[in-house]
Amino acid sequence: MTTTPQHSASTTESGHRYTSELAERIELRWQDRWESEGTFDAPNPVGDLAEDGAAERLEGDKYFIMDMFPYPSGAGLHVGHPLGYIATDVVGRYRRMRGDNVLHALGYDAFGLPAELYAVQTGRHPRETTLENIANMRRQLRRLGLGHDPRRSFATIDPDFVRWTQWIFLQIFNAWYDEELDRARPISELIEEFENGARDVPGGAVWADLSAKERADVIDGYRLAYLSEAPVNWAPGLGTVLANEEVTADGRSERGNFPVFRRNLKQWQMRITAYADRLLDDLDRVDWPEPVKLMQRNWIGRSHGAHVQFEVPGIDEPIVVFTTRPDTLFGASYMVLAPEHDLVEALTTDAWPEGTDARWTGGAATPAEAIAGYRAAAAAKSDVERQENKEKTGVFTGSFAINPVNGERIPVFVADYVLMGYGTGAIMAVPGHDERDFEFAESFGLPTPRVVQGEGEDALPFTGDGVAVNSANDEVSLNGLTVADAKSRIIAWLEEKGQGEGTTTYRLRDWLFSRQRYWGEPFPIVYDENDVPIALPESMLPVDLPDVPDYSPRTYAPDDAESEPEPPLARVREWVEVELDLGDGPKRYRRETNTMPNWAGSSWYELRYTDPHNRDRLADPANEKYWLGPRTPGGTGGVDLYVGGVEHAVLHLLYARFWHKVLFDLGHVTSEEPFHRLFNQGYIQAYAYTDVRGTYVPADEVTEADDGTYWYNGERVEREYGKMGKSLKNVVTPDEMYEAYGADTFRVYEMSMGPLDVSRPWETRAVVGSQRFLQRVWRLVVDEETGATRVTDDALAPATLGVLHRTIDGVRGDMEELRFNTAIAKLIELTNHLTKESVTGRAAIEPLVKMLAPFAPHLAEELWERLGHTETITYAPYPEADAQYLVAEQVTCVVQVQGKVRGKLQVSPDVSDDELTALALAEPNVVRTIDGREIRKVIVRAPKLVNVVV
RNA sequence: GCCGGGUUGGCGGAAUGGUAGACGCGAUGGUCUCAAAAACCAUUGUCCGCAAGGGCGUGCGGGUUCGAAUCCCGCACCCGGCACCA
Repeated sequence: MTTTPQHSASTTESGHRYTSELAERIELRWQDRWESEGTFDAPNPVGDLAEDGAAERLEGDKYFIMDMFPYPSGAGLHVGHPLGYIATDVVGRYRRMRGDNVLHALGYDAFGLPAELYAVQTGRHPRETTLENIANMRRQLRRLGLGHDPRRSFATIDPDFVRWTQWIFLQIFNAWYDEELDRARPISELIEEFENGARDVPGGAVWADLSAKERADVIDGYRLAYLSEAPVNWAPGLGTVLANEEVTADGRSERGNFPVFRRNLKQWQMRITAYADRLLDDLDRVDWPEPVKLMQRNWIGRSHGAHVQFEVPGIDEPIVVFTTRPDTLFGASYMVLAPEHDLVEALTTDAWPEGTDARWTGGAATPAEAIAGYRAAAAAKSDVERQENKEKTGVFTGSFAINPVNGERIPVFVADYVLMGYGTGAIMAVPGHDERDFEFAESFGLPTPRVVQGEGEDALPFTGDGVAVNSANDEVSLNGLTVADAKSRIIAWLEEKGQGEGTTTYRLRDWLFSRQRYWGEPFPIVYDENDVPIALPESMLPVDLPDVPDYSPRTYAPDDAESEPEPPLARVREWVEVELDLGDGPKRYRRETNTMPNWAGSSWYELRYTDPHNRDRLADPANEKYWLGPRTPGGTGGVDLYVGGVEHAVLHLLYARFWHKVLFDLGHVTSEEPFHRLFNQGYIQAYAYTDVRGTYVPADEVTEADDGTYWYNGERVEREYGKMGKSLKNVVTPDEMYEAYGADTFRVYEMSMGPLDVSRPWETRAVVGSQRFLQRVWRLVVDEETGATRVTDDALAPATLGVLHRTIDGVRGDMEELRFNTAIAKLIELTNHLTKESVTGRAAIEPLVKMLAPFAPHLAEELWERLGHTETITYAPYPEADAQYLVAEQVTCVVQVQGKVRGKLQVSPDVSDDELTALALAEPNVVRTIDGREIRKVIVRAPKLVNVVV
């Protein structure tokens, strides 16, 4: 296989052929013109982007399209990157022709670790290299002819953008979640409620009696952004904590492959868990792919169940467990606490009780020794290591708890199959009806009573549906009840006895929001002499990053788990130590030295597109409402179409929804969701080839032999399929495509390769098909010999009218559904028809050019101009199908015998059933196939089908 | 292990209960040309047949239906997410 682009041999031919050179001249000319005329500028209702005379455009429909904005990598683009950008551009151009006011722009997600690491290597400031990368990317993308409003582009590192990212952080910091009203409210209202006694101070204290520090601590416990000591991923070799997504499955850092340890460190968290229910429930109100909704639902992981208290004689505090199966409470035969659970120490007895099973002791002489050993071993393991070994291990604490429903004494264990981070970190074990508990019980010789009986089932553990058995005490009986009924019965009983209550827990955890990095947004936070975090006033925003001597955090030996992170900013003393007047005179403060994670900017950027230059607000309410506000009663509002890869299904999309909802609660936006419709594009993949040593060889120099083997330099190589990447030596760049074919051909090819949501392999040699198509369209309008326009005002033949209007009808449907591959196929068919019939009538050519415009906009503009138009085709009305031409004069009717096609008839579309039956039964081949057999039934679906059953 | 998506010519794909393979690549033959490239025309699922026509065919096995790539049941394989979540 050769993937070297074929250069069109045009220099030797007349200058009127649509070659790559001509395409380039056309494309550059129109790109300049679009820019100078502001063709894609979208008017705003108010502010600096409002326009005189735009009232009409603002009154009609609006359409806000967004791409998941790119990270400006230094490597440049390959042909896979623009796929989504081309698709959204096609949609935007189509909507403009439909009369919508279209907002489409592209910003840059420019903070992040790669730029910082590059800065560490080169010593150059990441801002410098990042801005260079953005400039290079802008150049590559401009050459694609994307219809973006350039005035609305920004980068998340722009001080003006950072300012609002920090402003939003302050909004979140200064807000708390009111569970009763089920929305966030300003923290000032909480303080007011404490002051006037409308709300009880936690712990029963009197507000007025508390010191300033104590009050701050109480308030901080409510904030939606708060500091807490939390277990985080600490990579000493990198010198930074990492987000979960930056840690590989085997517990190492994605970058650098350093070991990662779980450490308790004081970090910023966002109280996203307060929004768990709304984030979950509002998924039903947005138009997203079902798999993405499901991933978010699973991630949030809401489960209904109960908290149940188990008393332990001699211990003040009961063990509280969470269970989703309170109906199996009578079957609880032991308990398990996570190794990190607070009560473990209190539960650990001095000596093994009389007759303790040898398997329970871990071979230790006393419970204290066994527990200490077990906890130490658990602590030394990473989460991943813990999960690797699925064999159940654990040790007995020496204590027994009392099962509240039957008073039975059940042993309490510590085992690492119970996780501290979920539920209460303690469980009641029901081995009869839980596979994990069953395994543990088997290893430790514990009883496995049955309390649920399924129909026709007799093996334990049984986790299916059934009715409760052996589940009664003097006061309550579950026997005979279904699982669901038994749950509500026992919860009612527990609540009555004060032994537990129905509850809901979530898998979702609060969002770790700080990083020990240089290249991120600084927090607008300082600490006073009591270490109380204090928000900087809006007037002090943005807090700029100081220049630092070294962009790298302090790094350690990769396995030095006990080392402490030291962010680069902490080393800039003159920046950290600052004197400010925050209302009570100039005082010394200490700045927060962590920075925000890469997700911050992308959590609200949809808002900034609507009002990108606003100095006073993150977006004027009128602009936000116009572009994002709900258009139907009860709607969520949000971006009309958001296109991007499925890899952001959970994190980015969840974070952005969370911030948007906080801003909604606080009255800053009218939309409840950031993205109303989401579409996941597929990826362009590529083949890569390795030689016998496993080294990648240049893919474009590999040839395929007739027997399907692959060869490079006379050596056999193996083919693999996957990503395009420098190290895989299989990168094809847009620049190569512009050079060899032009941007329009590249765009058409990418859109015609297959459905947008499916990944597919890149094949350079197939691009020529799209070029041939555009050349045929070109020839319909332009005489290649003379360059003259060939279009006439000739009337169209009936057959052409039919093809044309059926094409318009079909293409419109495809455009609405984003089926660009089939839309292009229909345009090719129309073009082939017009070519074959030598049609030159304007009435056929102009609709074709218009329908082509979203895909090949430069070519369409050029042809449109040659057809005599002086205005851009961008706002020319999209063709409409005339119903009278949609019905063909003759249709093909298929005649089947026993469901197999045996003949075809040309009939009028309004043929009657009887007529059609008669025609079908007279068809010679049908007669021969029936061969005199008795006709039992004739199914007629006039005018398309007749099926004869014999 | 659980959840989700997928499997159609040599290749990318089309068809969502009614002509399987639209459109494109590649391949083969032809026109033009001194020749080649480009362009254009024709053929191209597979097997049998001179042809007319017929058999087989949408991962595998079953079912529903006059009729199934499409709906249902079971299985295999590939891709993605989650993974001791109580």
